[in-house]
Amino acid sequence: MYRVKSESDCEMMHQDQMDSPLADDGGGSSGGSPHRGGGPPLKKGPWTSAEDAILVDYVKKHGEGNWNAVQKNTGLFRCGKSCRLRWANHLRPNLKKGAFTPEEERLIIQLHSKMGNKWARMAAHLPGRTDNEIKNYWNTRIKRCQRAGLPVYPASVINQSANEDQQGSSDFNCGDNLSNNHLNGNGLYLPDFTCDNFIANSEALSYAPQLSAVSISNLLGQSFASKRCGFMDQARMLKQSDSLLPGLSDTVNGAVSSVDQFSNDSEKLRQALGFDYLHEANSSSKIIAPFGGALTGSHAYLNGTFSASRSTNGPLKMELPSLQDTESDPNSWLKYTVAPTMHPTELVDPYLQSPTATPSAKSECASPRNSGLLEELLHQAEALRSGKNQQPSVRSSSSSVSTPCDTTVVSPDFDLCQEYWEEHPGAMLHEYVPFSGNSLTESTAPVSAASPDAFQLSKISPAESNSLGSGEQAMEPTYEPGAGDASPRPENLRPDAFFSGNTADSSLFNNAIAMLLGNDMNTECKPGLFDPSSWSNMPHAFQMSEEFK
DNA sequence: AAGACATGCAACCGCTAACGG
DNA sequence: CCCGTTAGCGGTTGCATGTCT
Repeated sequence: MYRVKSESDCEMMHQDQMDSPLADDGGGSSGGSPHRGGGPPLKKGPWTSAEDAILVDYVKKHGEGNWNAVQKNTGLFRCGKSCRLRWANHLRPNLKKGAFTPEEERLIIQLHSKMGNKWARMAAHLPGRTDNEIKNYWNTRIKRCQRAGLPVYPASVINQSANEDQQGSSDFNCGDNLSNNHLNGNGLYLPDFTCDNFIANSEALSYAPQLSAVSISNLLGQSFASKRCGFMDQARMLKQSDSLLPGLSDTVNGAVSSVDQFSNDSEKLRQALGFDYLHEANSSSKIIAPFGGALTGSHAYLNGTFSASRSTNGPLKMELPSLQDTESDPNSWLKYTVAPTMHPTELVDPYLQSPTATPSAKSECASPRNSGLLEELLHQAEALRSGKNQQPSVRSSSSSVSTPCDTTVVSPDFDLCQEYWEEHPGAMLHEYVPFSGNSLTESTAPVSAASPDAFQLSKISPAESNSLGSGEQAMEPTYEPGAGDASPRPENLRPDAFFSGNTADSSLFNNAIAMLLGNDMNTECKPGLFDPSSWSNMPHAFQMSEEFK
């Protein structure tokens, strides 16, 4: 680190600075490639007290701004960018130093639940704190939560957010920017469900668990979920491409036609899955997400700030997806994927805050130690570890009943997944993690849609659907499944739904998809969301679907 | 005590919006 | 409208330090 690069951002140094003793002091490396234009390289690395003094003195005299002038007017061999950062993060007055107070921590958590990774905006709410501090804090928190197997958002924050949002129904309006931010910033991939095809979505999605929990959606779904890249459109395209790739269209045809069966077949799915939580006594209030959670270790990746460049134990190319695309409408997805009693924030990530309760979770809820502050994470983790073995697994806890406390932190999903993890230590993380990928950042709305959260949604009766708030009702889908069109609205179908059972030759299909869609999606959709190479590296996408049969 | 490993933090990097000529 | 500059933001990196074995 602290390498010297050409530093295109920084201006060239003036010749009269060449002899400055500041140019080469301190611990940071200053040698290396010559700076653009032949001048001496600007210094990088840690600031020295001498440099700090110069910068402080300059700002006192000239005020903030015009940072490039700092270098020109002082002997400082730092680019303006570096000066600004140093001033903002360390030298400016009224900066708070030291650890965050519990109050600050709570505020950060709360702000992040609303803003996502908008560090600067969050910093504006924390006087004396810098965006960098907050960012580092959050990253640390993510890591700790990951290690501890705890959600990033404590129940208290979730509940508070829920209360706030209930008061402000505008958060649920389609196209609401705040809500976009809210979720996008979390790295949540929010599929592009439109308001008018909710029922179609739910019908289609209700089959999702039957399919690979990760499967194709991890690879394609991000793109397919987009309005601009409706999967069915792609499928049609594939069908039309028969001349190009004989055999492929058969696969697609079979897959597409199979979708039509989905709307009549949820019971079969339920039986196949062995999850009977769908028809719990008070199903409207119970969302159990046996696969909606994440595995141990996956969570950190779900929270938006993990490096996308670092390997995440899998071939998936992690990119910031369309979640930052304001054209996508997470709110509509939110609204219709949320069970009536759920708050959208609870869906940010079933692992972040599972709506599902477990005995331990309930006790956790009642515990004073549920603030989610960093110092408490260790305690929670310990509690979780110690209590894990006593908890009924999700497989046997399908009758768990949701309570107000169920906006809890500990999800049975975790247990289930962890059990699986322990049983299949060699399994690739992203293969079985619905919310795999950088969470939400990189991830997988379609996968989330595949989760029984969405599944559950499909089981919401009309009456239950009507129980949605008036704001939601205003967004009542106009699409009527019974109006002669039993097929789910094509553009919202999960791609893996099509491929679950008709992909005997996955390699052919992989290649075809990559060939046919890669370019197209690169041009029409967000670039980088689809990595054909990932596809071919994901044989388990097909294998998993077999497991659910 | 020493090496390995994990963690936190400061700084850098790339990108982009805003602005002015 | 285009282009260059500047400021700012969010993501990433790697050193310094702490902890573990």
